[in-house]
Amino acid sequence: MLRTLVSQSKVSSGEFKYSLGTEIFGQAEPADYIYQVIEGAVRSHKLLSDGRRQIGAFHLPGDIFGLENGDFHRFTAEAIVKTTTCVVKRQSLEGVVKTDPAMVQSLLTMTTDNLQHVENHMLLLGRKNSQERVAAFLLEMHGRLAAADVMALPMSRRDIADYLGVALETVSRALSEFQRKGYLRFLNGMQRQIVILNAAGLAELDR
Amino acid sequence: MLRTLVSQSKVSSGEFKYSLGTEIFGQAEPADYIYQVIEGAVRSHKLLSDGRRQIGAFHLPGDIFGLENGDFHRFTAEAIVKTTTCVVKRQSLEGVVKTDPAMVQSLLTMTTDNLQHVENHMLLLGRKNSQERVAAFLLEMHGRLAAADVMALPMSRRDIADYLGVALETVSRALSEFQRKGYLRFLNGMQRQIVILNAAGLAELDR
DNA sequence: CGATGACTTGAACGCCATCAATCGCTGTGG
DNA sequence: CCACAGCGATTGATGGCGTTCAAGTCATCG
Repeated sequence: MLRTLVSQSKVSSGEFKYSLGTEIFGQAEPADYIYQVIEGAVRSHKLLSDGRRQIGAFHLPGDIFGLENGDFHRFTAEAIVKTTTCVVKRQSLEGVVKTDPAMVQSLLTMTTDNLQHVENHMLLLGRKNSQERVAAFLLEMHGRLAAADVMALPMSRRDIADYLGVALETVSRALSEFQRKGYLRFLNGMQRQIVILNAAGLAELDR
Repeated sequence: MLRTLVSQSKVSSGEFKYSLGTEIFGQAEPADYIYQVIEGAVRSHKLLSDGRRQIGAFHLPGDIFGLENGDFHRFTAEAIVKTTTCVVKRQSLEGVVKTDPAMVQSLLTMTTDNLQHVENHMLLLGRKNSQERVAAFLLEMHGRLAAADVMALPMSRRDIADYLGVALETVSRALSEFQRKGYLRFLNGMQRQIVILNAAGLAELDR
């Protein structure tokens, strides 16, 4: 979609590369650019003063992030792995927006998609138990990055934990339990290469 | 803001009244109308199959709700008390939206405000303990409906609990604790009439 | 090899949920 | 006017789920 924006509007754009763990932008920083993941993965998070962290979303290839309506970023974004992004100057969008209603429509759609995801995540964080959370996570990722039924998770157990609002040990225990139940298996001991064997079983846990 | 929309665009609109506990619209129903609270209060929630409930937002006078980009509502909305709403047919907006970029901008702003609230709530649900949650709730409501320093909460302890992702007893205990600490007091035994005595104390608990 | 970091697994604790009793206010009917 | 049912809220007791602390495993890399 950003590509569409870019091509439609001839806004100034470029590519940027980030290595593992690098900050792309920080919370409350001026939102001068918006981003699209070309390759790699990004996490967006908020922090409490004592370091507790809540990851709001993972951004995978194709996803747009850093799109704010206000002037400042509301999350900190970091590359989880070696990541390439497409970057668009925000200002260059603003002129276009004033004259092109279809463009604003696109922004609105993107924002609404965002909203929908976050609303569902709120239900998970407020009301689901740990197994349901991990099952929901697996199904989400399964839908988003399964290449030939093998998921190559870019994020650590800690990242998953901070996304799901639980301790990292809890994530680990749930995954082991799912393996015992035959819902999934790890690809020859690679702890981030997961094959889903029984999506229905996970879905039953989740709903 | 809806008023602005209405007056700007001469879209068809009307008023509706709902009594305590009535459903205004249900999740997954066609989103034919959008609403603004004139008087009263509304809660929006999602349900899990076994009845666990997560309230996503409380809508107070002036607030707009039920604004969807897709064709279906993503929450169920119910009147918490006797409530009057201003209603606008969604279709009548759509024509306007195509021609008037400022109008789409307004919708985008509203959606973004929504998003911001939900993002902050995600941090609360994922990472805050029970006292922090209740403190945050009190401060939010204090900012939104304090008339002369007295809050008249329209919602029950159960509603608050389902908003904060805790048990209703936990809400009750936290409020009692805050009272003991001198952070608040109840107006002559009215359990929903709260006076905040030490907002700074609550804020310290929250951050 | 030894060191480091990610992950798993075990044990114990603690926060909060659950269950249950009680209080207090409201409204209804005798 | 009082008795009583009904509902929301508070408070207490108990238990469980998930956190925390700690040890151990495994892969990677110097």
